[in-house]
Amino acid sequence: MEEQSRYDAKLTRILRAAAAVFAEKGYHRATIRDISAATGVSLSGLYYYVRSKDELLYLIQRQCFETILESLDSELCDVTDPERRLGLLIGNHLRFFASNMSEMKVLSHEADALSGDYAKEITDQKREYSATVSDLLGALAPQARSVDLRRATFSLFGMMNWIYTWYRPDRDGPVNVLATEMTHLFLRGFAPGVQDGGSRYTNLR
Amino acid sequence: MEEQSRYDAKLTRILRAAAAVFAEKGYHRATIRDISAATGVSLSGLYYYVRSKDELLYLIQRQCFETILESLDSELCDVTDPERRLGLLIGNHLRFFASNMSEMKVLSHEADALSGDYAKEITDQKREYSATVSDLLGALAPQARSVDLRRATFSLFGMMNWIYTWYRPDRDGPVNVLATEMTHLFLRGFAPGVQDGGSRYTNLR
Amino acid sequence: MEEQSRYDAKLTRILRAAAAVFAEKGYHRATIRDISAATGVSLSGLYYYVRSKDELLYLIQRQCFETILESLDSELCDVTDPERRLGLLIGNHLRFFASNMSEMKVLSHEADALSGDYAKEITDQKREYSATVSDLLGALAPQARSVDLRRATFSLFGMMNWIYTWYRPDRDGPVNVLATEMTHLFLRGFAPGVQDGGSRYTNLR
Amino acid sequence: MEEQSRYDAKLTRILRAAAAVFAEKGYHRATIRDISAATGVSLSGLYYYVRSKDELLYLIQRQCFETILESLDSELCDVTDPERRLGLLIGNHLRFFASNMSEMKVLSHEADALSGDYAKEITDQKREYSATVSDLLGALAPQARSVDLRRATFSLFGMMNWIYTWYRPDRDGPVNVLATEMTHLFLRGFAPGVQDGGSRYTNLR
DNA sequence: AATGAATGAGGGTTCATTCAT
DNA sequence: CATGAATGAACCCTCATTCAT
Repeated sequence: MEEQSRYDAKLTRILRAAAAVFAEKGYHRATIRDISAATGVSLSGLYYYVRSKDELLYLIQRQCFETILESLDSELCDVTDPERRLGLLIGNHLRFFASNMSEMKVLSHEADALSGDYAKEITDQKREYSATVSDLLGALAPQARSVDLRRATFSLFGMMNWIYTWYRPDRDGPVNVLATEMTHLFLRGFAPGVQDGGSRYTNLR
Repeated sequence: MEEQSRYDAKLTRILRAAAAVFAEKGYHRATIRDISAATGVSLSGLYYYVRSKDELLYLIQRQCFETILESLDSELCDVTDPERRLGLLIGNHLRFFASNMSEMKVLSHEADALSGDYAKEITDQKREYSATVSDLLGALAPQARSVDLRRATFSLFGMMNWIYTWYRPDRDGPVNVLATEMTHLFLRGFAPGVQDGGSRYTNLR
Repeated sequence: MEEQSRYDAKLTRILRAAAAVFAEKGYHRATIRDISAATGVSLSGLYYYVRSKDELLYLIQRQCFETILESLDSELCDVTDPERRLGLLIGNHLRFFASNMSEMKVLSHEADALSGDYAKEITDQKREYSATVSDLLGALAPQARSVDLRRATFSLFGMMNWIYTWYRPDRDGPVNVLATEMTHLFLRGFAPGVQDGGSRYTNLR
Repeated sequence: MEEQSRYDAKLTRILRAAAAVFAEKGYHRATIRDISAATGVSLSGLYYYVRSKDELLYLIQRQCFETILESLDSELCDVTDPERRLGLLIGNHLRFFASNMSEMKVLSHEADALSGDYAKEITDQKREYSATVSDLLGALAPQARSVDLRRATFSLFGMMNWIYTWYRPDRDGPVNVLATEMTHLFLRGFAPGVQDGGSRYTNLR
């Protein structure tokens, strides 16, 4: 047991470091040597924990999704109001994003880097997550066609995922404010909301 | 004259093919040999037109920006209403995106792949474009603080740029519809707009 | 300890083989593949021992100088007579040359092939060695101006270094004879020395 | 005739420029493009005057030898005193060297770069020149064995040819002084000559 | 459980040379 | 005569991965 948990702890550390390296240089430009240097584990030593560079990426992405979907479940489970549910989802997404910038950048940016079974598994999780969002939006606009929902879903994901390219807490304010604002933007639109909506939605989270 | 235009034509063809290759495999996984195969030009022959793989990427990105900014200017020049201006901008962006998917994917996805002077020049153009959008949003919401504008600007860009990950005209409908919808989503928000906004904005373009 | 010495031994073997290849084909025409073939180490394996082709050349040249300067020190340390000191220097130089023909050809011939910091370091060592010779000549001719010493120093180096272009022990006799003769030539001149000088200087070494 | 002479003039110009480029960068590192840039002739244009890079080197080296051997003949033809003949030879060699530094550096340094028939022809000329020197030394020391002459000959060549590595007229004085000094060094040796010999030999040339 | 040593398979780039015009 | 355009053959170097220890 001890053994196992020590192994897991080290693997976790490796994944963290790898995510940081991938985030900084991009998956393909990052080398296993970079990760070796970042972790302090020898080049060949890494292969005791991980089968390949591919798997490293896969594990990072999988863990991201697991965590995000888990915490989402626990947030949504006892809320029924669609608008509040959406607010919680956006908050959950952005908060996780902000506290795991490296991992999320990797998840957003390196979607195509995976191949084979790894890719399929991650794609499936992604689809599941999308479906959750789409259903949620469906509840908000029961009359919307599935094409409309699809477009809206991915518009929302675009808004949220794109933050890895620009968001920096020190300059752009805390995540919660961002989440509140994005929620409002998505539900009520840009201009008018700035005036009155701001207060209406601060209690979303 | 003939000479020059033939040279330019071939360079254009090379850039097009290269963009396709970069879009499919990603900049780093794509090899100059791939581009050689895609263009029918020999490996070394490419270097008659381009100094390096880096420059290839730079030229693709620069041309994207030039075209997009130019056509934007000609669309906005005689329109003053802020809402209509925004609609035109979104339409311009998405239409160019949809008809140059490869190039725009490269532009959106490979922002960090450039280095040195190339990177700086593209970054500058990107900043200019962002400023245009930010100003436009400022006209829509005169009381908004610059942080708010910044967040809104990049939220909008997120919505628009993310489409390279999901949008396919055959499945998701024509760009103009997408543009109309996104404009509405951004200005009035999701749910309500589905009911009435659709018609109100179809004449934006 | 074992590890380190085995590593060093292999590096030494590589440097030896590389020197032979560089000597035969010249630095620029020699390829890393040639060296790989000559050593039996795989192409990429070489890069475990050496950072670049440049460094290979640098290491060869540096080791040459280190050895030659060290053995010179130990030869000259307890000799004060200027003529004998010169004889010992010439003997040391030529003997090392003859038993490390490849390395010395590389050192003599590929002076300009190095660049950057590598070049500077080797140039410095070269300057140090020249200064030693110049000082020694200064002791022989106290009234000589520095220009004279400079010309004489490089004339002597010319005589000595040029041998990589023609000297072959089997045809041109043992190095010691060559050294004795060059010493005499340099100190007493050509023609007269042939008659009597030969015997006078054979005991120099 | 006009045609021919214009052709020759241009070829000469090309050889001059090429020699400069080869001297600066070394034969192998110099590119035909460098020569194209240095001459102002287009890359393919050069091939109208020259069959290959090899031939370029060959022509440079051949012309060097022709000139040097010709002028040597005209200097030696009516002098019989062996010492004076040697002085004239050294003067001729060094003077030509100093006024054609690039060409002579190429001749001295790139001896091995030639291959096939080109190499053979140059080698032959080199042998002829060596034989001249050797004969001349033989006349100075009739009792010397051929091994002795060989060693002395190449020692002299070493002194003379090596100057491409160090000699700069502004710092090291005019060639004629250098020639006088080298002649004296070779005939009488270093130290004593500095005192009295200097004057005795200044009239050698 | 961990690593030093080694390698095969490319990857970007260069360069002498050619050929149609 | 001269050149713009094009190419095949290398070349140096990198990197994910393995394996003996």
